[in-house]
Amino acid sequence: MSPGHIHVPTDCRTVTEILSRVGDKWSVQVVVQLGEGSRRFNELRRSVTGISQRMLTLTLRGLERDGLVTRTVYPTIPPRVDYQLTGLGCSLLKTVRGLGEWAIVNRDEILDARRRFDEGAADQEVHQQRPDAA
Amino acid sequence: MSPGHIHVPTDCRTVTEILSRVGDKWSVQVVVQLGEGSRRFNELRRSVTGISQRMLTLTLRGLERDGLVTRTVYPTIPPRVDYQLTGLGCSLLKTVRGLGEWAIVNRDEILDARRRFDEGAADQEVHQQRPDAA
DNA sequence: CGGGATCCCCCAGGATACTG
DNA sequence: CAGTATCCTGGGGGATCCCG
Repeated sequence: MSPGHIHVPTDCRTVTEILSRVGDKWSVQVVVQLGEGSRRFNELRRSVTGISQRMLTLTLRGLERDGLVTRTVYPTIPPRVDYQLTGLGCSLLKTVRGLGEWAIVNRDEILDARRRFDEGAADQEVHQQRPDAA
Repeated sequence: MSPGHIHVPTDCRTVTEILSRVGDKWSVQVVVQLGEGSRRFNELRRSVTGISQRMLTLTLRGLERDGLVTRTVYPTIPPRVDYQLTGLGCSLLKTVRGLGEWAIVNRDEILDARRRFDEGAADQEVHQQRPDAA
């Protein structure tokens, strides 16, 4: 490891890539679910509200590809497939939790800022709309 | 604040929303740049490689809306607009840095896992392709 | 049950041109 | 310089059907 800052552009691209995985619509939610323990496909489907089976498959494949979850197939009838976080996956979960806590803590402040901003934007529109019912 | 776990579904949606902001293609990069100090529009445009002026505008508006950056207009000619992180923005930056460090630390492990996974997938394809030149 | 294959829609986001 | 407005395309992602 080189000391000091880590400003190499190569790392930046990698970091951005990882971040996009975190920001993707489903990955984090799946990881959180798996944080509670090993889960089957349809168990995940039910607990991650709103996900389609297609996206669940793709999400799991992506996580498996990056070594964040393992996929275990039991060749029974009916088939059974278990997904489980790897050590890497667990460590990611821990890190992401930091972000989650930040979000919860600052939730209200963000919502307030948002409301103020939107009210200001509404004021601007008065000059464009007919200020009838004002 | 209720003690213990914070598993309320309402919070989940908020957290997901924040996460998507973090995972979005440009927000984090802009925030990182602003972490070095106040910047003008075109300064940002140059330092955030690949961003279009349209997306920079949209990204900055979003960040401003959430109270993460401030926008200061100097009505000079030519106009000058400075963007700067708020306290909220700084705290987000700090939290995101945790994720960035995770990404750097685990970069190689992920890349390795990815390579192994892709090789395995390539093996499967042999059964579907004509093993001619094999 | 746990997916793969297909179709299709929507919109994030790039390119370009214009304005104050 | 710092945007706004418009057009246009790629692919993210839902719905549906099928298969071992």
